[in-house]
Amino acid sequence: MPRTSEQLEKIKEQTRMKILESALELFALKGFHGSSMQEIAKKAGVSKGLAYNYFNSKEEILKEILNDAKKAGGLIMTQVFEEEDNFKQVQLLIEATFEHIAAGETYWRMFSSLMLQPNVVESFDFVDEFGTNLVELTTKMFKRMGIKNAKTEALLLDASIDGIILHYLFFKDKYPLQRVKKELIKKYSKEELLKKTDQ
Amino acid sequence: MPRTSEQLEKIKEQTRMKILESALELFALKGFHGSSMQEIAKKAGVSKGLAYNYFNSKEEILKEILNDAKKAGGLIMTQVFEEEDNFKQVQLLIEATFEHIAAGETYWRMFSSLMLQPNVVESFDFVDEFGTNLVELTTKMFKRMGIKNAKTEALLLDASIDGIILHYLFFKDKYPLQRVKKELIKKYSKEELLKKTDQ
Amino acid sequence: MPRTSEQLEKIKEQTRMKILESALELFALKGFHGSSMQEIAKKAGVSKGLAYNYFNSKEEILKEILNDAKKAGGLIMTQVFEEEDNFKQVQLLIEATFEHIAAGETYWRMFSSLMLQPNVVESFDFVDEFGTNLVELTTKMFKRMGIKNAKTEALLLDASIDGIILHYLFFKDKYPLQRVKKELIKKYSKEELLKKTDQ
Amino acid sequence: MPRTSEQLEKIKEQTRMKILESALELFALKGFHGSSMQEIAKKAGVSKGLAYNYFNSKEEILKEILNDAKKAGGLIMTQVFEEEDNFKQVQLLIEATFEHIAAGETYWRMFSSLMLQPNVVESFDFVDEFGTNLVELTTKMFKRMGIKNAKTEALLLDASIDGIILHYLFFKDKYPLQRVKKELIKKYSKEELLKKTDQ
DNA sequence: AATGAATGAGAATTCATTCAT
DNA sequence: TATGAATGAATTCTCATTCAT
Repeated sequence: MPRTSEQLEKIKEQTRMKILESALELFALKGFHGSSMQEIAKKAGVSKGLAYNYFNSKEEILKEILNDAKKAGGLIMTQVFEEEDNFKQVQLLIEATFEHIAAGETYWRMFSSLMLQPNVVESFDFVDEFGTNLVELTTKMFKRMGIKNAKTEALLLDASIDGIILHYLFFKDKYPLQRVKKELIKKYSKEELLKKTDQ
Repeated sequence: MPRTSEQLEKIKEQTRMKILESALELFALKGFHGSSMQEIAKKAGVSKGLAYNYFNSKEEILKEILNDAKKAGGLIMTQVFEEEDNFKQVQLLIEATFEHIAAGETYWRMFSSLMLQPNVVESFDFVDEFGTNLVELTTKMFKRMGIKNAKTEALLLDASIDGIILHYLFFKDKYPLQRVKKELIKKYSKEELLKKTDQ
Repeated sequence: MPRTSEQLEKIKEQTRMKILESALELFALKGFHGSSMQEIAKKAGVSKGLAYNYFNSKEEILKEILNDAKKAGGLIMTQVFEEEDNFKQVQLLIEATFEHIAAGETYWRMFSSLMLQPNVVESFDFVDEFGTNLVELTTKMFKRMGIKNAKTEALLLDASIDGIILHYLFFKDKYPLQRVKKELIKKYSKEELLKKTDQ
Repeated sequence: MPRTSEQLEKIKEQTRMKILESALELFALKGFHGSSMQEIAKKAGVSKGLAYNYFNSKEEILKEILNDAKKAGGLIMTQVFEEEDNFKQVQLLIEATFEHIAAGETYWRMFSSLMLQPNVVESFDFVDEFGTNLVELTTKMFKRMGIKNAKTEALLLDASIDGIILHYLFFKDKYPLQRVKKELIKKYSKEELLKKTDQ
């Protein structure tokens, strides 16, 4: 009789996640081509062969990582934009983004590298799918607040956020993330934002 | 013979540069491990063997790229900090950085990836060498101006600059670099900066 | 319980045949090493594990195919040589062979390939076991008819038969098997054969 | 300075041929999938890596073998059909074919297997390209002679030739190739052929 | 009896590097 | 100085076979 237990499904999902996590970590630190399936499997505690039972190729592992993350990423933005008060929304956006990054630091490391090196894997197209969304949402937010030059302000805010994250990823513990975050939040407080409106 | 040997030197230097440039471009787009010596040599229009006459290994090519760039990088900062007027210095810093990046876009692409993926090449340590400098200089500048919380302000400015660059590298032609740059300069104009001083 | 176990035997035999047939088809079209147990099991509608319950190895599957076929092959020749009239026997031989091949086309495809590539599987020795038989039987037949040079004539007839089959296997529907067969039968009619006797 | 000597070209061609010959021999005896690049390279006395300098893949080696052979095959038929006397032409055809096969026995072994197992390598299409030619030419020859049913007679002759070759490849030294060949030639002598004409 | 997860050896292919010329 | 033939280790991926359930 075949193994029917629901446990089996659970174990399979666990193994799958183990492989994905190991791959992510290695991709993040050594790059896609710098990480071998051997290493990935070993780190995940499985055999090379088994890794190929779960994924058809190294590239597919990368795609799955990006897929899984996209799902997770969508949720956060939804939460932020549920907040009704525009000014609180800005605060929330900043807070949530930093929390999100702290939680998925490894992912952002890998993702940023891939965005920077568009040809690491032929025929992957993140750029258009991603990123533009956030700017658009921030712009709308600023427009509702009556801020002049909303688009540019949005670009600047988003760039600042990503710049801080970048520096954090560069310098890790040496970077005073909390302090800079607070400063940013202060800069985008209701009081400061109102100064940018038409009156 | 001096004439001949002089020309020879020139040609040698040209070949060296050709190899470095080809490598840089490939490293930037496909990553270090994603680019082969074959490709590098071909792109440079030389044979694999000749490339090895100029550099002992692929890793050495990378090191040379980083070295050459460090030299160039130093110069710019010197120019900026020769300016006596502190407020003009800020403007200059922003302007110069963006110009610098535009000129060496490929380099920054590669460099950022390497900073993000610290284990791409074992035993490379950029992080400490680089980056901290700029923040320190900016902090000093802000202190001289009497700005409160100079260090944090410096971190924020540098993060914003790098964030903008990052977005530019991500989105290239779709990114309104000039517009954002102008906005940033405005935000750090004498007028705005004075508001941040103790009075 | 006898009823149940009887049915069980039937099912077992059916599964066994399903696996053998699937393997045969794949071996015939893609070769022994070009066909995987995975494929064989899938085509047979069973799991890899079950296939290994029936056969100890891929090689054993091949051996079983050859075994089963040898049994079937023996029968035909027996029928042919039961015919008492020598001249009718020739006709029967030709007819039966072609029918046999048409029925087991896939098998012949695989078998011929194996004969041609004697090292596909180490330590298999078909050649001697097979083939010589038919020639010997045909030779005897011709001798009984009083045909001069019976052995050579036998070799030629058998070669012609196998050549036709070969071409049929090569060209399939494009090959006018029936027409060629009829011509061959005519060439080996009583009338023609008598011309080859000593008188 | 690069190696310019014509010798280099010679050596390259020799190495290329060495690899092709080794591959052919292995493909013939063990099949395409049964022969590894490792083995091929070793047999050719070169490293695996070098074999890949000469050919992009194992499949390409096979294609080159077939290509080279097609060129050689064309020549023979040309010679045969240069003969003006139709009856001599038949004799020549038989003689030439057997000589050709004896010379390239290994090749025919491999080629026949590939024809029999059409899916060994996806997307190869020998069948249509090859084989039909010979039949057409033989048919024309017979028509010029005024032989009734020329097409069928041609098919039969060609099948007989290929059948003899097949048996020779099966049984090698045990097969009395010369004797059977002579008998075939006798069967297609001018005298016998004339009996098949309308008069 | 039946499944398919798991393994590990081995296959195809790539690539940094060396070397004869 | 310049070439690219040559190597061998490492890499991606496959597959026969085993095994827990």
